[in-house]
Amino acid sequence: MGRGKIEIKKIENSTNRQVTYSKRRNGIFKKAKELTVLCDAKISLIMLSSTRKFHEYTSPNTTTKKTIDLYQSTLGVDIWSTHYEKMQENLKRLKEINNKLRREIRQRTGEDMSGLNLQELCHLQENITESLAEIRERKVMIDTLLLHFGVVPLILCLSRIKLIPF
Amino acid sequence: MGRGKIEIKKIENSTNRQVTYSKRRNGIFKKAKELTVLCDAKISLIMLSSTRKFHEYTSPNTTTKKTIDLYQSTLGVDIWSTHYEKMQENLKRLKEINNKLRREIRQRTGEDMSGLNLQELCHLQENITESLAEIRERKVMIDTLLLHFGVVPLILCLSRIKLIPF
DNA sequence: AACTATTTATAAGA
DNA sequence: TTCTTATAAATAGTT
Repeated sequence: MGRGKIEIKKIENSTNRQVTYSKRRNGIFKKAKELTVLCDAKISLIMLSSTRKFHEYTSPNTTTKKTIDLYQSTLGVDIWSTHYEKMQENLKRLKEINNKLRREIRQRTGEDMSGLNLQELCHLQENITESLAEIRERKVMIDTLLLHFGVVPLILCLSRIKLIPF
Repeated sequence: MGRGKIEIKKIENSTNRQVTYSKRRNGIFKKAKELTVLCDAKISLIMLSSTRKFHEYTSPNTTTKKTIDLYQSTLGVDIWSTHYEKMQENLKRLKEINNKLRREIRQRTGEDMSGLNLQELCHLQENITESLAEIRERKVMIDTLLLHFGVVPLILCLSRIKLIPF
């Protein structure tokens, strides 16, 4: 490569290292461009120097992202794996839960009882009757408290943590 | 480069193009490896041939993803942009909706009425009583249908689309 | 940044 | 494909 063969190992002199990096970086970019033209190839090349400076080359008519997406879909290699796919799974799961919750509310409000048979309707009725009883109890409790102590705000505040019946 | 200077333009002969691609690809990989060692650089290199074959080189102790993530965070260039951020927004929104729905259900079942004042409790009671009435109505309807026509499955099926009272 | 002696890459041929 | 080799290209050390 020049005046005397060199050994391939880290150049310890920082200045020499930066100069060599700059020269060889241009060399590789040139080769990459030539290969793109000569062989109709797509290349995505990102380089980070030891001084934390980035340089990149991407074939014309494409982007690094496009190249990598293509790479991923072609080889089936999951580069983004964890984050992206887990997010999609989470999204799907949340949507499903959401729909179930909405449906449950619709049933409880009586808006949509289609798909429920007689037995399920009976069960729903029982369930809601119980809820109603609990709400009545709660009302009585609050009424009583108001009447005797006038401390509802404090009690309600505490009951956010845990509801302890008197 | 060899026996006679060459022009940098697409090699039309497919065989020659593939041979040249293979040779030059190895050449660039070699240069990339040397630069990694000599200058302590990080390199991510992805190549796609005209025959749709992928080859990649990544510096030791890293991955293509790591390099690109670093690239992104260092330059502030948003390679993944839209998709990723929109997904995160969606995720957040769905979680919030989810929590609201869960809370509504907890209130309706009487599990958690903390934070509700007397007025709100009254409203909830009214609301649930109405629901109960609708459920009773529905039960009576199904009972009647069963008794007189025995056609509940069909009716239930239709009522999935729209519930038309008799 | 330029120069240049050498090494390295590689196009074409076998 | 792989090897050979003439020649072009890259580049290490120098200025």
